[in-house]
Amino acid sequence: MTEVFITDDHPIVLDGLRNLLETSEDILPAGIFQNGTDTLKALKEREPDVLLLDINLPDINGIELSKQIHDTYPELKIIILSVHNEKAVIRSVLQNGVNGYVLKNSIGDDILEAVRKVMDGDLYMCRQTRQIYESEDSNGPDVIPKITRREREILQLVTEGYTSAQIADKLFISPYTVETHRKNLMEKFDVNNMTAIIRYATEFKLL
Amino acid sequence: MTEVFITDDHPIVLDGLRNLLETSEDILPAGIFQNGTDTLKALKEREPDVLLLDINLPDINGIELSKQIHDTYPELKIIILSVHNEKAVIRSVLQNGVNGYVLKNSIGDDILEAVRKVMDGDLYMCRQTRQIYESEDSNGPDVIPKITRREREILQLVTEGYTSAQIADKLFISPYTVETHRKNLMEKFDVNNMTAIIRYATEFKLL
DNA sequence: TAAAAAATACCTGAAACGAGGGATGGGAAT
DNA sequence: ATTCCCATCCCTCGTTTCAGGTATTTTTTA
Repeated sequence: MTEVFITDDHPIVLDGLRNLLETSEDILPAGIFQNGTDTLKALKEREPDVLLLDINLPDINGIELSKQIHDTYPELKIIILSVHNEKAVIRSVLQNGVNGYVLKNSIGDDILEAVRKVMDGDLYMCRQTRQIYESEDSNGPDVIPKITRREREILQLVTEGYTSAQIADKLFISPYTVETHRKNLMEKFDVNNMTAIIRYATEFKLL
Repeated sequence: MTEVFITDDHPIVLDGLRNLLETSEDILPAGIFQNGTDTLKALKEREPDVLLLDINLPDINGIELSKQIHDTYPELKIIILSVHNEKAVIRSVLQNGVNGYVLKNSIGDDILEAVRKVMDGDLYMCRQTRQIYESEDSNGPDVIPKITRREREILQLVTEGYTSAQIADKLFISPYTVETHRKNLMEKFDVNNMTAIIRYATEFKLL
């Protein structure tokens, strides 16, 4: 019997998933959580075989969380269940050691299959995820760039429409420093103006 | 018996909702759809009492769709069930004649109550929605600005990082014209640079 | 505690953007 | 038939951003 933890912030989704898993003979919903903190707490008590994890959680970003959990519990199979169909998101979580990625518009069977496949030691992606993952073309970063605390702060303020001078005032630093952070951000995102970054930052919920 | 149509692009959510409605004596899930087109088609055949509608649909934007449906079937009660917790989104759909707004992180009881309340002729909002709706402070537009086809096109290209000159080249128009569109966009969103717009446009999925 | 990463600051010149105008023609709706 | 909206184009000037560096001081992390 495969024991599964489920973490998603929408009660209706949790209901749907619990029902789904209960219909199968070999899979048991062993824990249901609505945020990252509760999930981490429960893992300290008891380690299931599989964790079905959403990315948009109220407290911790699911991408970070997947890395953290994988590092602490390397035996635990993690399957991401998310609406995020951006290549950078998919590649980022897979780099974090995740074992499966299923888009939320998938049917229930895909989720059951994902659980079984990762228990066999395979990497599972639903069809659409695989397509996106393999697509070479595309614009935008291949993975989500890692940005520092200060960079996130500057990005936040740029997104709110503040100029470098205004940001410098707010943070009590030199405008030159703000400019440097901007330049570093543009380099990390591989673009040549801030407008192009904001789209990704909002899309990836980096702010 | 209250007949309910449900439209949401996630099968798992649909399952959860169907189960939820079936637990109640007085509410009947009468139709389940994964996109706007199917919903419109079904409405031509048969009109339920209530439509539970998601905003993020693959084919038609739920905000537009709610307006269209309300105009055609004014008797039909529409309840929006969405992750969008932005004031501008809530106010926009309510202006479209929607009868209820429930956030997706609500519990099942909230949804059942929403159905019953709107059948009584009341406007229903879950607690969190009401809070956001009533919040006077806040930054950002109160409703989602209506932008023209051309403006959307320019906004799209700005978001992708193109300069005005590059956009002018692409669209075979004068850079002056591009500048004019930018200015009109900034006026509509009530901001003074494009960066501030992109955040909303991405958040509201205007692109 | 040594090395790496992050945050800070400075300089210059070119390119792009924003604020503030005015103006015209075409098409849709009333 | 006329008004309104949309898309188009033009001009100027000041501000802001971007690209190209270099360099020092804190923090973190290994």
